[in-house]
Amino acid sequence: MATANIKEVARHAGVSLGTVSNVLNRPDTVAPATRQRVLDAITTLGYVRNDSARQLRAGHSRTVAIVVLDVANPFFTDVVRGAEQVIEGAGAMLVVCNSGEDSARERRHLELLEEQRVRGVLITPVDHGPQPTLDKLIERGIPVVLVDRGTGRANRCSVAVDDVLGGRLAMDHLLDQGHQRIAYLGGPLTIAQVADRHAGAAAALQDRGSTAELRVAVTTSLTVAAGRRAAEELLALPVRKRPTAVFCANDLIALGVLQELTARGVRVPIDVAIVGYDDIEFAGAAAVPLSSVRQPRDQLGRAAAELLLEEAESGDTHRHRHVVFQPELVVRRSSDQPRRTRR
Amino acid sequence: MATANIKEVARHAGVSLGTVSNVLNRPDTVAPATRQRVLDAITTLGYVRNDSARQLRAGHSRTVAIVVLDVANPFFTDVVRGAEQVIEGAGAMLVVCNSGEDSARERRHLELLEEQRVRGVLITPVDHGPQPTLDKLIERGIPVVLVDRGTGRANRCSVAVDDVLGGRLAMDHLLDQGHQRIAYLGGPLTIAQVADRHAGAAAALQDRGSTAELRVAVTTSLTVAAGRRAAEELLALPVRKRPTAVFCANDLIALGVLQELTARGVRVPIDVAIVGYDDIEFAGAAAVPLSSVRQPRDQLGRAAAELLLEEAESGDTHRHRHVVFQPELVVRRSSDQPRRTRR
DNA sequence: CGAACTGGATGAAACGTTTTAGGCGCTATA
DNA sequence: TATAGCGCCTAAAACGTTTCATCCAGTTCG
Repeated sequence: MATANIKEVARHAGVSLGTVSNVLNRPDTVAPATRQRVLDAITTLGYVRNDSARQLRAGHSRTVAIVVLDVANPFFTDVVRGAEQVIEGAGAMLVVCNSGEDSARERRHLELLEEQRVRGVLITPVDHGPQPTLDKLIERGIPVVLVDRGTGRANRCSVAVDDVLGGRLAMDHLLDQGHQRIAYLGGPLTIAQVADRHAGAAAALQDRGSTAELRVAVTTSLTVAAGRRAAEELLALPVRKRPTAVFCANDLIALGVLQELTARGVRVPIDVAIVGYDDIEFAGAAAVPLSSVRQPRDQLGRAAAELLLEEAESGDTHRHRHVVFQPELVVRRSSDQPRRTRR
Repeated sequence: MATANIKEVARHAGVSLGTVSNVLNRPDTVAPATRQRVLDAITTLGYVRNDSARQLRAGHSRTVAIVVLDVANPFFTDVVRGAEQVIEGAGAMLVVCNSGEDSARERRHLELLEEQRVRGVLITPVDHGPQPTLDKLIERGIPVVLVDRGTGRANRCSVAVDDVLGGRLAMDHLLDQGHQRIAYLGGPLTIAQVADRHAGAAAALQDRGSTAELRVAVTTSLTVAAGRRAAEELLALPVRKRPTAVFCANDLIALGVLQELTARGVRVPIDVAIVGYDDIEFAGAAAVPLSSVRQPRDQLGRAAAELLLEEAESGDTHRHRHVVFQPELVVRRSSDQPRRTRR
């Protein structure tokens, strides 16, 4: 019961404590006969390694953490699964932490992870301002890889999808369809992805010298409920001023908008076209199949995990890298309805 | 850089090592002046507690793990969020592990968690047979709470939703609508929820003495893709034999079925009615809003976490409890189309 | 005035590993 | 016959905490 330790195993097998450790860590350096005796002792005593002691000695743990904005968001769950493959393949363990888009919770998590001396951290930070807690991790030598964020930082690796390009793709498409009043829905704007996608949309407008209008409606979060509320606000506008197309910062918002519009008798895409972002699994299954900007989600997770492991192993010789993936627009029915342009 | 430890803090503050520990753990037992000196030393040195050492001494960690069947399944993400609230409220940390419905991965995770001497484990086991790895955890004194599974076991707590009742609700509804050929879609049947929901459906049939036929189509997993494949198989049947209603073991399968049927020109609910299970957020937003059996997901997570903490604290005096929640049928358009019964 | 407390601090032991320097008995080499 | 090398094993140090028994200097009390 009182959890057998390595010493008891040693006594039971009639060897020294160091030998048991060798059986565990370098089996080939110990003679087959003794090795077997030790292994038998291990099973009869039900010995299980104590990872705390191991870590204490090693100076760091074998777990890698990923801190996501929202565990319930299909975008992140796919990123997690991608990262998981790589991390578990390397014999380590991935733990998932949820910041819930709350920087206080994010900070608490990072502090805990620092206390645990984790092997590394994959994170999509809540804010894109300075990151004192994150910098502290890096100073302490814990590798950090930014996921889907912060291609600019010099002291850490990052993987990202070009969100500005994604915004452009969506906007170009809507302009091609002849829309003149377009709304961008998303928030909070402190989330970098939200800001970048908007920037791309605005850039597309500018590049074309288009006369179309791009209105921004800021939501409090990136959820279905937030999308529904945003749609309500749009519907409060007089029809003449109401946008004929909305570009949403993610698919959850887009689904919320779709739900609310449909419920209020507004036809999609005839009255209002919708383009989402992320192309989550449910996008194609929605009431009106949703156009969306697709990101290579699991590749994102995999690439992040690979960069992290590389940095964790190579140590000082490591050069930080920034991997950028290209998004791709998937047009479905929700935006497939050209307008006659009146100018 | 080389991570300051408690001893350096002590030296820097001109006190003994034990005093620093007291400042950290029992601040009120040390005189205000010294306390302040120590705190100053801590901040100037950038000292961060080493959790491995702490754990080693304490004998167990302050993290609780939850092992789910699928991180990407909205059912589990909601359970996780419920558990998170309680665990973090208690100052501990919740880590999420993904078994991916693979018992080998589940075992690997449990072994790792045992090595880490976690404070407790919330788990939805892949199989409902004997659980040697889980039993080993319990013998070692690590509390285990079964989530949504195994109300029968005497040596552990559990929380669950009455899946048999859920199956009954769905089936009764479909029978009320006059369906005579009904299919149950789900799998693998080794997953207890899948089996129980089926049992409930079968029981409803029997209790009514109905002549309706209940056919089972086993899927390989509980995902959208699996649902799509299952729908293909249904469509391969001649129309006269084809079920007029399908009851799916979860909403992901139901969404897959809906997608595939719609794509193949089969009308829902006119040609085929669908009832799902879980009532995930996307159920109401689907192409045809999905009827579904709703479970109190975050309550499930919260209750599980509370039972766990209770057991972890009260130790031997703890009596295992089994909390059962009642599910509830939400009827939407996907099954809202009565048949004229031909008998 | 001695005894009994008290608040505050100390020193050392213990937690369970991993690792490193070295020891011992052999065999192969010069 | 030294010597070097090798295979196998051991002993001890170190990792950074927490805790417990103790101690010390005041203070209060009889």
